[in-house]
Amino acid sequence: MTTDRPLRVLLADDEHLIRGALAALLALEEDLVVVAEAASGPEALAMARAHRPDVAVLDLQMPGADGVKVATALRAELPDCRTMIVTSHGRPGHLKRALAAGVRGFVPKTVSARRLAEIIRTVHAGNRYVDPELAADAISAGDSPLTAREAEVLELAADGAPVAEIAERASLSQGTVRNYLSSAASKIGAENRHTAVRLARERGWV
Amino acid sequence: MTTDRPLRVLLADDEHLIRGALAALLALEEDLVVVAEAASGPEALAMARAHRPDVAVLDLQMPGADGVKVATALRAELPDCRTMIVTSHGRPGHLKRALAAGVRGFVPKTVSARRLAEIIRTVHAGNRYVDPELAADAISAGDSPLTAREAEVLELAADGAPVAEIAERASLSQGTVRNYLSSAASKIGAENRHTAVRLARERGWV
DNA sequence: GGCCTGCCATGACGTTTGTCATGAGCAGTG
DNA sequence: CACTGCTCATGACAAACGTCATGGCAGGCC
Repeated sequence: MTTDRPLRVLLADDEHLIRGALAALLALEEDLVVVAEAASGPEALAMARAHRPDVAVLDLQMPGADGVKVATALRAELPDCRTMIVTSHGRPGHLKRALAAGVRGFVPKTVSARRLAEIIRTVHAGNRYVDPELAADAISAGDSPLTAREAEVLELAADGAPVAEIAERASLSQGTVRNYLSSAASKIGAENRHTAVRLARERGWV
Repeated sequence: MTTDRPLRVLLADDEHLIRGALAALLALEEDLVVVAEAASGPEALAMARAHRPDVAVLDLQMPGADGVKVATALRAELPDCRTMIVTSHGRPGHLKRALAAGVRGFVPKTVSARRLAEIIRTVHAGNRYVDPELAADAISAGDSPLTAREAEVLELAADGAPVAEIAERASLSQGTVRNYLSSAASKIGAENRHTAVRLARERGWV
């Protein structure tokens, strides 16, 4: 384990308080150096392009583009840059999306800074790290039983829109939309589509 | 401004990463000292009883009891302890609840640590501080136009329950429930009760 | 090639809604 | 006291919704 070259980190979090504090704490680690900070998704991308960090630590919820979107873009633009997600609310679905996007680390904000530094090193070494508790949640939540279209229609129904509007936005007939919503709700075990939306959200299926 | 006696601060946040980082940053301020940390509502209360801080900095969302509940309890038990809320997602309703509970500071986590330290001093001096943007949101959201029963029924409708169930839980007839939901939705300006629930939540009316 | 599954649609049916009119009891206010 | 607003209820009607049966059409698999 040579420490000849410091590990360059990009920090992206819209909460200034946390980002600053985090940067200060990570600076205490000998082998880590925070080369850039960002407060939004697009800014994170721009910073990554400019500074080419070894590891990008991304908050899940950021204005502009969320952590997973940023990770996807980074994977395409800077394949050498490892990405990891830090989040407050670890929903199973987020974890899945993140792993699919090539994210190599997924940790809740309940870990300590020291532990985070360790995980950053782990990720940089090419390994993966997923918080055990979040992983357990994801496994217990299981895979989505919904087909692609069911999930799509359910998502459009998320804000309480009437069937007519969903049909228009999905370019489907109203009858088809009703059928999809019906089958989605029965698969999920919900009485109606609204509770179906809620449950699907909780389980990370939308 | 004499610095004879340091300002004793209690820090409560369930996210270890943030709490630790925050403690480190606040420790840099000459006149502040973090005398206790807590990761949950009940723990925050216990710590406050034990250490009697001058100012309690509380996260809004914590397991056990949220920041506002803790502030309410502190107000009763330790009237000399000023309380302030720090939050990621500043909903207008939270602000109102907080102020009603006697909280003297309400800031989003997007502020810098230095700014937070200033606000802690402001609050300790007996003044109030509310983030201007959150205040503007709260004002623009206005007061709830809903009557007590309308709000109650709307809340019961929050999880997508059918009218029959709401009627039973509220001990009302189904027709009455429909009427209340209808009037609530029209007051809010929503197409149906589900969007009404969503909007009311956003504005802090439920 | 058959078979299955997912995708899309239509039509029909009964149920659940949203909406409106209407009314009665009951508080608080000018 | 009259007035207003909230509460609760009923009945009725149209619209929206959930469910089912049915069918065509694509793609993957034995």
